[in-house]
Amino acid sequence: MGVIETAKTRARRVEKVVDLPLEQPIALPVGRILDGDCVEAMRSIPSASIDLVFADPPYNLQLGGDLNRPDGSHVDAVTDDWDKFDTFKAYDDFTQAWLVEAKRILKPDGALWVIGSYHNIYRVGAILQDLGFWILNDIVWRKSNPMPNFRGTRFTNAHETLLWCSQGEKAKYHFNYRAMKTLNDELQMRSDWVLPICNGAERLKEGGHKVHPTQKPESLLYRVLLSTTEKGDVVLDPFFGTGTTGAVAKRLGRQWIGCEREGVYREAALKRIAKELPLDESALTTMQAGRSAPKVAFGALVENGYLKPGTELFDKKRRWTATVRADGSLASGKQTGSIHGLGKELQGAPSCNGWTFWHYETGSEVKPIDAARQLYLLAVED
Amino acid sequence: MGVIETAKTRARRVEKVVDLPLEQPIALPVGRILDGDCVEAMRSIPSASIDLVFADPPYNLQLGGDLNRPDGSHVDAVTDDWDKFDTFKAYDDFTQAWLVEAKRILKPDGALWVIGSYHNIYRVGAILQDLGFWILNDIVWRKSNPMPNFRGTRFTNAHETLLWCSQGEKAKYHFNYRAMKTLNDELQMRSDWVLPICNGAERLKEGGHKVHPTQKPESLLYRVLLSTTEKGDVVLDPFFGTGTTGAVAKRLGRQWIGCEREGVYREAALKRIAKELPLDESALTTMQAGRSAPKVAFGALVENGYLKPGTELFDKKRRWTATVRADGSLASGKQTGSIHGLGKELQGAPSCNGWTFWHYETGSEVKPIDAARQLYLLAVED
DNA sequence: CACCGAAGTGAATCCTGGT
DNA sequence: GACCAGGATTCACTTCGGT
Repeated sequence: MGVIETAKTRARRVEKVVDLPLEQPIALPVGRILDGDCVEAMRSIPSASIDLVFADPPYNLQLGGDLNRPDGSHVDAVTDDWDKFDTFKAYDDFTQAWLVEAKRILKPDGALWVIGSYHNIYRVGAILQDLGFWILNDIVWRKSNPMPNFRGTRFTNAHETLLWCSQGEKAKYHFNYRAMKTLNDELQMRSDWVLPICNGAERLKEGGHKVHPTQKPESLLYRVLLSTTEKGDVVLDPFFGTGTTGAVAKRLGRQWIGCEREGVYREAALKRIAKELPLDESALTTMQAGRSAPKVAFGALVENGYLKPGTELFDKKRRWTATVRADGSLASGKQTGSIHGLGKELQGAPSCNGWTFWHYETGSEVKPIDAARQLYLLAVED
Repeated sequence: MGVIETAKTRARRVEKVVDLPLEQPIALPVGRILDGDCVEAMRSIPSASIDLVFADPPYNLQLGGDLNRPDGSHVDAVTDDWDKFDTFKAYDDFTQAWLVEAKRILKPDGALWVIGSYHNIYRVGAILQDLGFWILNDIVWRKSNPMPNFRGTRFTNAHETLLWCSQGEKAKYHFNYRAMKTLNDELQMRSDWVLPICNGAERLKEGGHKVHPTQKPESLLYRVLLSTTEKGDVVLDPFFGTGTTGAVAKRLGRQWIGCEREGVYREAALKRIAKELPLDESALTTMQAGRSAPKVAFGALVENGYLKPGTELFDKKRRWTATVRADGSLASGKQTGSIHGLGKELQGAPSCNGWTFWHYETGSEVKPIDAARQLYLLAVED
């Protein structure tokens, strides 16, 4: 799983596609945002060179007139030209074009993620099946705080759909089952993910206005990348926008490539990603299959940024310390485990409540990690 | 577009249907299960005669399920080239065939529901859009007790998807907004429904084995029928199975028609539905009356003494005042208008809900005039 | 600084009937 | 079909200003 391709082997394969001198390996434009149309941009990428494509294409919302809230205020809708298509046929052609390129550049064991709403996801899903992609799961992002239906005419549109696909029915793919289970309170991660929409400090703004109308939450990308890529993998996002994929990829030690036509988005993305710090080695190590694992939804705190991977935890008297890892497990020297299990091990105690045992520093204060859980529960509890 | 909810429009719609038999008798096979292929069966149904189609089509093609092409020829996994293209092609043809008939038999303001999983729902969704159906919502049935993924190779497949569609972009449709809001603890019903799968006493069994492999829970149909049909409406289910649609329809005072080719299922369904008792008139009426708020003219409150002509109204911050006039209009200085219109004018807002904007004093309390409407509604219902 | 209330906002296919 | 007027409609969260 997750074998990283060497530049040498990549070059050998690429050479047949792109007519280049034998000795000159093609360098993937890793850590760069390619300008222009994503189909054109992807054509410059060698075949079978990408581990994961994550795509957030235009949804083709087909909105009508203005919409006001009951209090009379105006809803700031997606009116950008990039979301306008004349017909379903036009949208289908566009979709097929980028999916064909995505399929070509993916490694045989690579995977595709696409996110969409009911406006477009059925068309995308049918087309990618036609192209031979094999749907592994459809994932529902259940928004904890969606916009209501102001006119009372339909059900609140409270979710979006993600499709996770392999290259074909028999194709291999990567799935970090253990990390997902750890992240989900020792229960199998389900196909419905409850996550808040992107707002607050995470939302990129310029002069008080959102830079991109549809910025995705980092927690969503966090789960996507953690579940289906390995450290060092190359992730390409054909609709990079303000670079959520790049930011989370960098944080998680994945390599990234973006495609984006709009200069404003490109600039915002580069600035954003530059600020991002990769997690260190120990934080990135996730639970491997078969090991003991946390028994609580501590992972949700990590995923949602309440406690960052790499954070140092310690008991009240600072006799022991441990590091938070990306999947919500803890590491202390060579010992690893859940917040409860590791606390128990270190103390040689029959049991340990990790929530009250482990502390962290926030500002000048020292708090039990239970404080972070309380914050999280306040925000997410439904 | 077009949500229809008032008793007035409802009556008008029924009138037209009731008129039909006078000129051109139609005998809808209400309360019956039509034998044979559903496309053939639907051909016997008059055009524009059905209020709702609920469909739970098969999607087990790749597991060897049998299927006939629209022309009647049998798709054989052995003799046909059973590659993916053929599989999808055959399924698409089948899907298109039944959707075409469903569209024909639906009234102009009728609606379609389809349920499926990621194996088939993307194909179904794209095809129904191509046929002109307009997706109003996609609904996620989030299973509270799904089957785990035993091999740990993917996310637990914990949901199914329903599509709710009108006849077209401009078509009218029915949505019992109030009923759904009431059902959801006075919050808008969302597009994700958490419901348990069908098991226990509800699950039909014969000799210890389940009669149908994919029997849907009655709670699911309950919500579908309550949200998008009215009492007396005709609901057709082309893949009737063991008759969950019929059972719930009968209970809710809706008429039903089924199509089912398997004799075993037909028998089980008839037996099941026979046992079902319709809710009595008062239970049904009470349920609807409490949940669908009839439109109240502000004038009716004045007329009935709930607000006397001459009463001073004002907004919450008392920036504006207005006087109630005998005909239910308001006057503020030289400006006059309806409760909504005057509120809108004074604020210079694009719209205004007069019911919550205007307040009045009663005793020592200040209340929105909506409070008076509620009192009026309580009195009128009894 | 804490607390409280008001204001703002998010991928939204968001009204109906009569002239 | 365009236009107009009457009428009905919101949830969870963040930020900001006042006390």
